Amino acid sequence: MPELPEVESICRRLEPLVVGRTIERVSIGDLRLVQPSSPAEVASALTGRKITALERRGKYLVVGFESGLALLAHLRMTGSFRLGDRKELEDDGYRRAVIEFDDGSALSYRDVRRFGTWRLLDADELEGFLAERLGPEPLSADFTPGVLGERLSGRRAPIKAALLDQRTIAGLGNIYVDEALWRARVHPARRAGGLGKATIARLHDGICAALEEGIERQGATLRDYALPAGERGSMQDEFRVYGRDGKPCERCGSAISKTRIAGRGTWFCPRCQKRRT
DNA sequence: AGGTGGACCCGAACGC
DNA sequence: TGCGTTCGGGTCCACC
Repeated sequence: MPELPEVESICRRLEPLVVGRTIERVSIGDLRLVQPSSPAEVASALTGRKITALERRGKYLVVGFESGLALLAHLRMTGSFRLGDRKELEDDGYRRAVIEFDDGSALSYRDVRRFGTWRLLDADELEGFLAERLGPEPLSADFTPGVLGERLSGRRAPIKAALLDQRTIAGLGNIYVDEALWRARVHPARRAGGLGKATIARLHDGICAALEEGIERQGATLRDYALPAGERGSMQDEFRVYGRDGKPCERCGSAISKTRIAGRGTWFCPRCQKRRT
């Protein structure tokens, strides 16, 4: 699933290849993708535009154009981009859209489950849209243990639920939350507001370390995630808990447990991550 | 207010 | 073998 490390990896690969290019043609074959806009509206708004920036905000990929217009792509679970020519993914029934550039190259968008979204925002709408939905960027310099503590204080939800909430911190999803909690030795069901200072410091480190390793490994490919040239990430080979129920914890040897918290499959080590509150 | 659970979608895994 | 059923995942939204 594309979470922060996956979207970051895509962004880093794509950025040097699309910035400076001008869009010649856009075809969108899925009404759902661009709701509440129509494919024709989005296509005509993008045609003739030059890409000036590409960045990641939380799990959003933000394509910036001259005049400040922005296209926010969210891949949800199964969305992916592929850079090639206009024939890329042509025989793939899950290709939902294609952006063709002035130099003959093209960016194809594939999404099996059709949960992904493209949203067009004007320059004056962008920051507000993101601010409503996203908390601090966990890999920015101003994400400190103190900031994490403030975001969690007073919250009664399980820590797992609080971390999945994008307004707490931007970019974590089911995989990296479980991995971060394992690193921090925190039980996923503990009350978010009940963590002590030392625990919050460990959690801060765990979040940063899990995300950084994910980026180094260029993301985790379980099924659909791929880089824009089609390669897989390798973070799935480094999972300490996610999907590993019954397998030994690499720290203590206990069998990893699986449970359900915040409506999500949740993996943890019952010995390293004791429930204290 | 803040937390929880269902809807959205569709392939895969599972059960009979 | 072949069918039907259940599950999962990120976000939004209705509900408590």
